[in-house]
Amino acid sequence: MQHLIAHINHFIPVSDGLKERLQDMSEVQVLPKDYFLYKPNKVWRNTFFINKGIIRSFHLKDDKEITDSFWAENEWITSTSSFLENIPDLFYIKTVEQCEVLKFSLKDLEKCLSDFPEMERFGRMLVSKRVKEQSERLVLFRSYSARERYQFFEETAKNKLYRIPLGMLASYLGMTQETLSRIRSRKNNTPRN
Amino acid sequence: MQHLIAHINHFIPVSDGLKERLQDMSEVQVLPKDYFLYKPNKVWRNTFFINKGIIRSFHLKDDKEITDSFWAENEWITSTSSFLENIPDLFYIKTVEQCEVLKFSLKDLEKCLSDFPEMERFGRMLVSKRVKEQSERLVLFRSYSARERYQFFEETAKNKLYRIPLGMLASYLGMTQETLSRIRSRKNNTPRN
DNA sequence: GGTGTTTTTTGATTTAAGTCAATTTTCCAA
DNA sequence: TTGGAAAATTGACTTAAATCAAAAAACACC
Repeated sequence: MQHLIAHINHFIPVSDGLKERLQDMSEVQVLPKDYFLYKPNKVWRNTFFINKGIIRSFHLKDDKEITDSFWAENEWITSTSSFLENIPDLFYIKTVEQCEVLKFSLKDLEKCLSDFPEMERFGRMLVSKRVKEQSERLVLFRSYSARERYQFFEETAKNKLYRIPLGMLASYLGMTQETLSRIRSRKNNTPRN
Repeated sequence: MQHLIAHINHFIPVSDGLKERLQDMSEVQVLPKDYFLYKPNKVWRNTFFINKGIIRSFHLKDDKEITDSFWAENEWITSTSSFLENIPDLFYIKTVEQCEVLKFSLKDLEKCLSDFPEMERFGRMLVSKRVKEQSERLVLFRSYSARERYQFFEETAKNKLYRIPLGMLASYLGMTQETLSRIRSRKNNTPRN
């Protein structure tokens, strides 16, 4: 719980009343490895804060799973589009390892938003953070090589780097797992400089 | 003006009061070709609705302009991140051709949001639309070829297709202009099927 | 603790797209 | 209307990353 408070506090001040409400609203759950939190075209009823573990979302292309994002400790799983519009999404959300999460029902969360207007601000900031990450990622894919994309991930997601199976990371970075493997063991790298 | 009303009406019902307010708030401007609406690190004071013309945003990489997005008739220029967070952005916004726009100051717009709460909903829907487009684009870059990306643009942005100089479109689609040129004149295409 | 399965690594080859360079076409402005 | 610059096309060549295939390593579970 203190993780969540610290997380929100990073964006907005958290009053005691809000703290209490968050406590009342949330439910701690332990999820096994490879557990689905969401499947396509379902109504999105809950949202999660991760205390421990890694979770990813992915979509299918030619029957292969293409990872869209990863979340780890102290991150909030926002289903961007359905959060904003309440339209079902097309992807899956699944645990990568065993996880401990805080579960919130969207219904409770909405009530919380109206009772504690400062939370509106928090919500907007979360979405905004996500939009920024997406733009960044878009630039990365348009103008950078496979190696550069990996290096960016290496620098910005140290906590996830070695906990994610190769294939999942490769699809997230937009390359095959063979390429990612070679990048890691710099074999195909004319040593620079 | 009726274009704007129709546009908003597509998302939420527009009352007469709101209609009037939008009229009062906005200012029609004609902008010449190659006119800057925004430069990096400025404070974003205005936002625009396009009556006529095409506008694009871009960033620089190795001194080359990489297009991030295009907007045309009946589209609203949302600076996603600074709209949400009021932090300066890193890109440029510039007209591609001569344009006629409706200009709104953010200050007025905010006041409008508080006087007409239904506009909040409209704002969220705009952001949400943008988030969706971005995710779509991200999938496109990760899992599709240059030709497929072009074809997607061809299908979804007919109104822009032949009004945008080759180089700008190429950078938007994440390829060189030579490649785009070859795709258009299917020279390198082993005719399929 | 071995045995089978999944994941990762490595190698050889192909291919899509980039680069560099030369024309050709288009667009203006004098 | 014409000459000069910018934009687009085309060609030859290179390269990054994909594909296909096999071997090695890591992991899971009787």
